[in-house]
Amino acid sequence: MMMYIGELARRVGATPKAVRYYERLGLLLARRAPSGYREFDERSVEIVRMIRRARFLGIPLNEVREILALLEEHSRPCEHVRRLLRERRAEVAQRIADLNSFDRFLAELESVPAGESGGCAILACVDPRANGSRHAKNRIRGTQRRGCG
Amino acid sequence: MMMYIGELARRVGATPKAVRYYERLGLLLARRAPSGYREFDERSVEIVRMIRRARFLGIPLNEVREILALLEEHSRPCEHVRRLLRERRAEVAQRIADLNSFDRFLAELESVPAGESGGCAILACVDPRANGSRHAKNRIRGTQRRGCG
DNA sequence: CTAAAGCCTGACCCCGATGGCAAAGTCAAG
DNA sequence: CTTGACTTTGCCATCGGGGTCAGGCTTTAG
Repeated sequence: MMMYIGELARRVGATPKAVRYYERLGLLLARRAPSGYREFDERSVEIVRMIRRARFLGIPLNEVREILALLEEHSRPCEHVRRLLRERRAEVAQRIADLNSFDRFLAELESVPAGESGGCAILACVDPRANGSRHAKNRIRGTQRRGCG
Repeated sequence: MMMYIGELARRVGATPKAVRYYERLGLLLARRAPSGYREFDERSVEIVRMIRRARFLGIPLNEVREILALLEEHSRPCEHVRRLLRERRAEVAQRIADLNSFDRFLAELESVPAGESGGCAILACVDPRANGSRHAKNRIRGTQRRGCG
């Protein structure tokens, strides 16, 4: 029934460090054994599993916290999650468009014939005053390291 | 012709601090006026503009540096650059494919009907360990959210 | 000349979501 | 008891800067 942090982490596919991080952010509560070890039950497993699922979908932890708060109120967070998913899809679509734009830019550079005199003909073309320097700031949060399929 | 850091930053839509950061990372060289002020020319503008474009698209600065380093070499970079560009394009294409796949995944989740009892039916459908965690590790760069396919 | 604005270096803290490492305490098995 | 695996806390690092401060220098406009 009770388990320590290592087993919890193993069961949900996380690391003990991540679990401690979730606890520190207040997403999770852990009792303590007399030794000081954190003790978790099945409910903790479910919570952390849900955190991982949300994270897998790209939902940041502060939004996960909102979802968990809704759960605590016995409300059903589905509509909330659904809205988050819609927003996420819009971001993904925007990002795809941006990448296509960048790909066209790279393709143009590729089609530049090699120069013969000193210097690089491609470099000379890196100027296009076209677009590109509008910064969309931090709107897009995609993957960070682990690609998923 | 020559400009100080503020004008450069303004022209490319960056901040002086970011430009100093690029210089510190070796992406950019700046001459110094007798006063100590950094002096930039049109080529610097082009370089920083390209950095911003790449950053906007989620390419990390150390990879931008690889590209720029080759561009800066006046030796005979064209073939090198061309190969690098092909690799970039392949990665961009892969990233686009990943995002499209992720988008389809999100679309499927959107069609999940709302559950009635406690919990979220949508999140219940997600298994982060199923196919997502085969770690592509360093492949995906870009923004901070985690995408999946 | 003065004042404002811009620039210099360097430093420190902040964000997300961990990873890595270290010293020290605990648990379970042989 | 010993060993080794596990856990604790805590600090430093990542990436791409943003924000702010300090103290001092330069440039430019009035």
